[in-house]
Amino acid sequence: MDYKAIEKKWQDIWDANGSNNFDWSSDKPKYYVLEMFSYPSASNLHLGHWYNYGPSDTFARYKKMQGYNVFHPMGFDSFGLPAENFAIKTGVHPKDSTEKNITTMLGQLKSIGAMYDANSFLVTSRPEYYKWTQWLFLQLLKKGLAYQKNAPVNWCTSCNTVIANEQVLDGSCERCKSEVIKKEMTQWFFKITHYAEELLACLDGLDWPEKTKSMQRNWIGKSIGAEITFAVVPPRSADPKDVKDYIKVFTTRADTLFGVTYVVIAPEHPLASTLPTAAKKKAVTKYIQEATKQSDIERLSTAKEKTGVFTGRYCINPATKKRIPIYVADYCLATYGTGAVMAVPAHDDRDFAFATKYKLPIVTVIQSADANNDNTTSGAYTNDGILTNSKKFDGLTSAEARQKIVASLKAHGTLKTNYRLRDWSVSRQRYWGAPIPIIHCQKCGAVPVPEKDLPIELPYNVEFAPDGKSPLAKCASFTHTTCPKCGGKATRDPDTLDTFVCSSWYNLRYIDTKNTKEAFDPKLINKLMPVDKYVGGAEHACMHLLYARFFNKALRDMGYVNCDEPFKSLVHQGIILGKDGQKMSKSKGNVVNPDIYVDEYGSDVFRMYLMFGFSFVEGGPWNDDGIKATVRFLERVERIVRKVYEPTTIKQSGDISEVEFVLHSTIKAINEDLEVFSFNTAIARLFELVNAIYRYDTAGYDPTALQDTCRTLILLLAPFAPHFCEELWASVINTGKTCSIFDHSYPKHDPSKLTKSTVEVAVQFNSRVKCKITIPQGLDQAAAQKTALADPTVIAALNGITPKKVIIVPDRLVNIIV
RNA sequence: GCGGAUGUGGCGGAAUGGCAGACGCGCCAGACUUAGAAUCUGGUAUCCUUGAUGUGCUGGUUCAAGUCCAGUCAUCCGCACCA
Repeated sequence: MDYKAIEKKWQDIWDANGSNNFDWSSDKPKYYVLEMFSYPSASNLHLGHWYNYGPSDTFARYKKMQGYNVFHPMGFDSFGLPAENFAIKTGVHPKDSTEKNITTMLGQLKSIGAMYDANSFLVTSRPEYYKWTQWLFLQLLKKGLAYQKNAPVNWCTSCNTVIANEQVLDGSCERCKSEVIKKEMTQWFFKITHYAEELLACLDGLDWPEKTKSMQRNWIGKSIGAEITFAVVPPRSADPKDVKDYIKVFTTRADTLFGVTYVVIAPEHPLASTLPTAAKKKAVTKYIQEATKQSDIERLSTAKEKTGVFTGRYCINPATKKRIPIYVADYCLATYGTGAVMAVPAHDDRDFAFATKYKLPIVTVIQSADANNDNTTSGAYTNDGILTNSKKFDGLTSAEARQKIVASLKAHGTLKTNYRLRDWSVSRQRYWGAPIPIIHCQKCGAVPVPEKDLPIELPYNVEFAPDGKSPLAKCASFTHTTCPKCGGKATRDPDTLDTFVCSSWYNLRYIDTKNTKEAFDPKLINKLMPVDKYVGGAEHACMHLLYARFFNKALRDMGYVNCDEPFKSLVHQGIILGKDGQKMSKSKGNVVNPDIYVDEYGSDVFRMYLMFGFSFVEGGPWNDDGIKATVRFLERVERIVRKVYEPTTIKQSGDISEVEFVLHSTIKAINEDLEVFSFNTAIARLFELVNAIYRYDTAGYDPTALQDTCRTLILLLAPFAPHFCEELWASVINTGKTCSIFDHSYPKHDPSKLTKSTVEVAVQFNSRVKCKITIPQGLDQAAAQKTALADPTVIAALNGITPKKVIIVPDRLVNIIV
């Protein structure tokens, strides 16, 4: 078969018939299959895309043949940093390079032969899409879910610009190697923390990989604890009446309060710069500056030596009433809790290390329930236990004490639930993104752009070479405008939205891409949502997948979406690595280009090999040794099908029950495997079926008896090799009819064909296999035991001894314990 | 560092706690062929080959462990401005 020719032929026919599109008039149940859309990068559609989209399409076609009205859209997530970096380097405008890449990639996408809905194509960087991204920003703002605050960004001191985390290498700029510092800027945030509890709670009901759910749980990081206030002692006076400053800390270990011997505030904490005494001011300021150069990951590392500086000031431990010193230390993060911690060196590893280094007191207040060990020298005892050195709380368990100690603090302590999840920063000081629809007016402040004025189009002529300002800020025609409220002179927000905002609602826009009046018609989206199967990389576990869930919940609360969760079921494909086992990258020179294989073998062979050669969720190093096996398999299928449908051999009658048994167990297994994306085992079952057909055929039996089997085989194979099967179907099996194979039902197994009269079971002696016996299938335990014990080999092995015990696993084994 | 995963023949990979290695690649043999290729059929974990050993390593639970538990080593992924 000329694969290339038939693939083109069927792709054109499917296009012309619109058979890939969702049928809005159908009353079949809907099924929404979604793959994470791709970024139109400068290189072509790569192996990773094929590995995601090929198998997902097999799944979508399988669902279609099962009788679902399948919605399977595709588009491009086309805003983002790479196009802008490419522009800075080459001068090619991001819009031009992006649109060019999209054209190339669209052609390549077509060559997969996937059944993408042609009506639902979208590109996030086109105004007809980002108009609605901006509209959504305004809706979140209206709902109180968007707000402005100061937040640190990476600032390259030489390029004079904001750079992404990705561009920071070992604390310096990847472009110019200069030092990168943190700089505070006013930015927009989405209040994802508003939904922290619900985002956590709803995970339980999702059909997602357990590891992904567990990563999101940890990312949200709920911890139940307490907020405790430490009063700062005024300088040179201990008179509590003069107390003006307070340090609030969050702790999950209020039971250790009597062991608090110092307090730490983060370098970014507002008090860090105001609190230090004159004598300490210089040292603290220097320390704060140093801290801004490190990443959170570096700072939190427990392997790294703890550092900090004394502020010269003290606060009062509300339990012991003792004066304790206040330190500034970078192991305390401003973004978590209150940006301040109470330190309990006896019962926390980091505090222990810090206290040992700075010779601070270590007071044991928790004892292990089963042993008396002195914690002050051996390291911190971090488990719960029994309280000691805690006055009236002595003898309580940690759990009891956490409640009672907080209660005793009255106004200075409250029980509190804290989340590690932070609000989502969406401002980017970049060009290639959706402009933030806000106008800044001196009189009226930040004013939302009226919805009728959307989209705020991204101007084409801008200077995006980095020089200290957002590219949009330098574009006068864009920046200068009038305030929608007061009509006075005003400026547009110079920032663009994080591209994750664009990808947080594309699953909704797909359903109604042509809508020019609204982002989507609620009636339509509620017909198709939620997504029934979402397929994409595990690297999105904590960000995209959480942001999209947040958007869905916010839109639900605004009355647009009915479902609580956007993605009912989720599957991650693995990563195909280079031959060397390393992640593919241009710099490593280990990139495998799928085009070469598609050119040589065609799309069906290539996507089948991707499904057969790897475990879908695992991926692994690329290796094309087995690709010829897939070619061979399809050729074997074609040969036998043609032979069976043009019988020339002499007809004999024969027992086809063995083939039937294999056929029906294959159907059963494939259906089960496809439901869980186990493509490699499903294809293995198809191999077995074809082997069984060949064995029957070569035994000289009647080929016409195999026609039904071959017909079923091609139906089973159709989602895996769609062009190939469509061609065989039309030209050999279903000749003279125009109905596509994908309009036929996927085979279902007949349970009556799966019963065999006898089964072979293993007979074990003390759990070791001794021999095998053949017994009737479904034989009850007593009879199975009797049969086994009557077997000559067993009698000989027993040699007159009576077994202590016999364990029977029906139809599998008999274990005789002697 | 924190969080998440992975570890099985020469190779890719299979195994609801129940006969480890399905299926395929590779390799070996046979058939067909003048010959080769292709095709078809069979074989293929290891070893001292009469039965013993085998799923990174050390223990544990169990009649029975790749699978469950504890620990350990190695590798990979994410960590909030890459998408």
